Parts: sequence; C-alpha cells; structure tokens
Amino acid sequence: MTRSFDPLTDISPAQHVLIAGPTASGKSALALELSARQGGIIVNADALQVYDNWRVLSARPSPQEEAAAPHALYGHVAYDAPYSVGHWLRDLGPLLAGGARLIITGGTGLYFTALTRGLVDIPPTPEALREAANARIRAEGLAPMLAELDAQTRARIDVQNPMRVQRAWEVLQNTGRGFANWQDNTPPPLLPRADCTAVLFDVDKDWLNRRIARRFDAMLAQGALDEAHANLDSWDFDRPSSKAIGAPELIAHLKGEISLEDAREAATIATRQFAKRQRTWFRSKMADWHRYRPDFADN
RNA sequence: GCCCGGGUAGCUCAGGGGUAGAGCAGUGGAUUGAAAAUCCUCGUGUCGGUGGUUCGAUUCCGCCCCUGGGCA
Repeated sequence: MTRSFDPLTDISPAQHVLIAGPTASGKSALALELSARQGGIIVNADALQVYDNWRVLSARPSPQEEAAAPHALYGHVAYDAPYSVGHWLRDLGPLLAGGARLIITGGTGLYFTALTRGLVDIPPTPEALREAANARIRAEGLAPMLAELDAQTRARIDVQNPMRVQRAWEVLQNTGRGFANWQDNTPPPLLPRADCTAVLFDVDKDWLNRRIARRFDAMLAQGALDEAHANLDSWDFDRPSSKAIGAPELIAHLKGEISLEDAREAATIATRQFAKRQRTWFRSKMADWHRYRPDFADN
C-alpha cells in the first residue's frame, strides 16, 4: 500500500498550493501550518468568506489567525456588494502576479475549477437586466425565457434549473451571443493544475458530520448570535451574503419565529447537505488532486 | 378505574378487505460569473401484539400492550 500524501512534507515551497475540502474539515489549520513552515499568503477560495459580515458564522479566520500569517481576500467585500467567481478571479490576478507564494484555501469548488480550468470571459450582467430577468420569471415562469435561447445553449444547459436558464438568457440579452458559444471560447486558466500543488481533504463522512454538529455550538460560543444581531436591521434574504448557512436560521430566531434549538438543527442539516454537494463536486472535478486524509482518531 | 382519540418508512403524518404513500431526513448525480446558490434521481416498511371473521386483514371484531386528552 502506498503511503498517503502528507502535505506538510510533500509540498514544494516553490509552488503555489491549492487546498480544497468540505466545510469543517480543517483546511484553515493546514493552511496556517503550511504558511508557518514554508511561508506563503493564505488566500481565500470560499464564496462566503469574502463578505465583511458573518465572520463567525462563515468560519473566517479569527483576527489572531489573520495576524499569524498573511491572509488575502477574506472579508474584503461589502455584505451588500455583488460578487462572483469572476470578481474572485480578478482579485486573484494581482496576487498571482505579485510573485509571492500563495496558499489558496477554501471550499468553493467552482472557484477552484474556474482557476485551474478557466472561466468564460463574459461581460457582467447589468443590475437592471438581472432585475428584469427576476421580475420576468416571477411573472411568467421559465418557459418563455427558455424559448428565447439559442438551440445550442438550450441543448447544453439544465433547462429545469431556473438559475441556469436565467443566466443563459441574461448573457444572450446582454451580449447578443449565445451562452454555449461563449463557453466554447473559454480562455486558458489563470493557474493550470499542472503549475501548482493541489491538495484535497478526503475525510470520513461520519467524522465530518460529528464535527459539523459541534461547530454550530462553537460558533454560538464565539458570538454568532451577536453577529446575527448586527445583521438584523439590514437583513435581506436575497443577498448572496445572506446565504451563509445558519444566517437565515439565526435571523429567524432573533425575530422570534423559531427556537434556538430549531435554528441549530436546521443549520446543522443544511451544513451536512452542503458538505455532500461539495463531495460530489470534488469527486467529479478534482480526481487529479492529491488526497489528504487527516487523522480521524480525534473524535 | 371509566370514556374518547392515536399506535403505518429514521421523523411528522395520509390511506384503506386483495400485503401501502406523501413531506422532511438520508442517498447518488449535475454544476463555466448568485455556487454555503440552484437543479435532477432514489420510497418494502413484522401498517403495536395476539386471537377471530373472511377465499384473503395492515384495513372489520375481541382481548392485551403503549401513548395523548377528558371524567373520576
């Protein structure tokens, strides 16, 4: 049997490193350890940790952790600002060009895939168009929008998925070109898989579920409820930053709609479901990454 | 002790003389600018136990057990 990959000894300090893994698997600790031993800027690859609210709930590194090693792209986006993979890639560009060694860490599969395999370069959807699309779907459902797509795109996307249909429609409206056509002209990746060391946490499901169950309580102990209080007045469920798992639940609790116990239960379930989706992504898109199996004996 | 409900999938429950079905949970999958988002797939369980009626009972009847409420 071959020895399993050990990131602490098997990673070359000369290369950028990618650390992906399901939520609560211990990625941040590894990044910190690696940075301490070999140097490197820890860069966030998590869609929710970019926002400046929900620090505790999104499990962003603590101020102490941020002081222990250079960090980037954590909490650097206003809670109500638009953000997406494209923004993230653009934020990453200067860091990659800066010469320093990067330790890119997170759980958002799409971000890593866009980084190592490329992302279509489509002009951003204007806010007004997005709102028009939202309104149209509310009023007419998906069918009319779907009918307006080019045949090539319609054949490629998941036509039952409102978000996919809407995005394809927005692209066509905004650029006059079909989404599939754009996809076929995807530019080369910013950081090809071959040019870095990519590590994927391969954890035991039950071990992870136990950690997930404990983590919500840990977050409460760290002030998650205060954080929810701070977000209460400006709360808008539709904002991307409001999608932090546990946020709608905690807000609902503060509004007196559900008990804290119910909020905890709901948030824990949602986290487990999220971890499952992450596993699916990793399995299908990161087969060529190094597998790292941490020690599962600790609980 | 008596009266009236319940006891059906891990949970909440629907159903009904020819061995049963939803939601939630769970599972597997998809994923090219909202991705911690969004979407698709998968449902056999002594129908509480035990006798009886019946060609046939989880469904009707008797008894027992458990449980919620009411009366004492």
